[in-house]
Amino acid sequence: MRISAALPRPPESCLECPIRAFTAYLPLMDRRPELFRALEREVTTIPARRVIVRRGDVPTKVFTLFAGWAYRYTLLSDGRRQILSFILPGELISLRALRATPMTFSVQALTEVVLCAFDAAKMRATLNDPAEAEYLVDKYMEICAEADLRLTDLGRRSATQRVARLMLGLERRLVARGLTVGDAFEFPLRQEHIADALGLTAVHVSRTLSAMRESGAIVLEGGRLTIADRRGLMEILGDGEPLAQR
Amino acid sequence: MRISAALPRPPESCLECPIRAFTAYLPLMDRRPELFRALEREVTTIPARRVIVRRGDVPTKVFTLFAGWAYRYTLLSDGRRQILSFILPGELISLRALRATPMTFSVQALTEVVLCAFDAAKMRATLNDPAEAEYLVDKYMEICAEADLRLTDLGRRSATQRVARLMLGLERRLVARGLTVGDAFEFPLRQEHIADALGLTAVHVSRTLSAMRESGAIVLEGGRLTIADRRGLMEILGDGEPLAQR
DNA sequence: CGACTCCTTGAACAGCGTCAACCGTGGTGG
DNA sequence: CCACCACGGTTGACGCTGTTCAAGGAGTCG
Repeated sequence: MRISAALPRPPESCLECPIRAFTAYLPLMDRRPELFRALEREVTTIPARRVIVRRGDVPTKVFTLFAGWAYRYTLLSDGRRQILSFILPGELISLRALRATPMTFSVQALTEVVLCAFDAAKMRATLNDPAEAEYLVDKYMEICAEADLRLTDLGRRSATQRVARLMLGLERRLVARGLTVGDAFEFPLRQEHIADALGLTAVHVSRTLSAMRESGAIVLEGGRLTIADRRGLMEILGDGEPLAQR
Repeated sequence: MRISAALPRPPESCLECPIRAFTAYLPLMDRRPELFRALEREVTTIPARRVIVRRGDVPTKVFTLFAGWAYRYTLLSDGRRQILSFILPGELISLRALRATPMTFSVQALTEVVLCAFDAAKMRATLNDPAEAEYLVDKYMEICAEADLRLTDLGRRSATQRVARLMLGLERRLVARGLTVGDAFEFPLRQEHIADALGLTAVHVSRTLSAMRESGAIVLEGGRLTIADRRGLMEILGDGEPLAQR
């Protein structure tokens, strides 16, 4: 049985937003809060599975994910899917939306989701600030570094290692957001999502998860994941490599 | 027999550099050329196989590759390697060097290589310009988009598709630089490099290349690659997906 | 109740990896 | 000049990891 908790709503003002620290706007909010008092914002709730932005679109809105999970993906012509990354609260649905160029990927809601939508043109104007630009470069450096880690996962690691690293990477990001309870957290991914993110099939993910449960490394039930044997999981990784965070 | 042509040298002034358009400095060079007249630059030649920057280093130099090929990579604790991308003339050895933070990957010379080295601190100061920052964000968007493509390759495509896409992607970048002759170009990758970039083994790359030669799709000999049957290669890809460029 | 989603399990199979032997080329040193 | 070696590539035999296809079960929703 899966309990879908009611999603929280953002406060009136962005300046008091609990997830400020994870957004792309942080430095500007600190230095020029007046920009954010004036900024028009539209809060929308979107059901699970809905496509939020589509590849090829030229975005007119900049979305920041306030609550829930989403993911970036591309489709191949034969219908197969590659999930590029999971998006957690505080993150922009796409930094790319800050440019008026076509999206190179699509984004879909994984759970029900609360979005803050800003007008793209106005946001571009607002963020037109030297310190902010530098911050964006930093953000992108992080994103690229994460992409490198994921590339290494897909290129050089076994199914079990990939799954373990995905879980620990997500846990770390959730910890930073205060979204874990002890060693447990909400884990809304279907096995198909895990498979499409890690370059596997859902069937094989099922087998892999069974083995990980069997070994006592994890408990995964009711949409909730518990890291039961952290040391054991770390050993699976077999490598001091940093974890993907995105 | 492999003929190693003598590498070209950059002109006295960056402003006349034939590869300007591929660098990260383009907008600033156009708007404030005086900055580049004053900029100290050190031109160095580095032999094949030498490591140029090492993961964990905090870079004190910013390198732009003037001639030759290099690649970004990481090593796993068991010694296996993942090549993250190939670097072609005009590209920064690492945009990351623009921040005084530790490198998250290493870079090695694939061929003999000519580098232009700038003092990192000075370059950071020079590039401290709003339009330039915006350009850097654009550059990073491209890099991330390429990473997404490669991720999709490793996650969802067969060995043959990966190899074909790597070749066509490299060809496209070389065409832009005027480094192709008809359908042919210098191709200094060993099979091991291809394997480490694509998440395969060298043995399997050997078999894959044999099959591609057999089918008449490519001619690969003496460090030179010819796209013999472009249509055939495109069909192998089986997909209208854009090509990785980096 | 039926329809749907998600997961599990089995059996057969394929793609790619591993191990190992061998070959051609070019470079080096005696 | 030749012996030797290092390097990159090729090929075969074999097997593991992960895929494919298919059937069935458990939970949920209308």
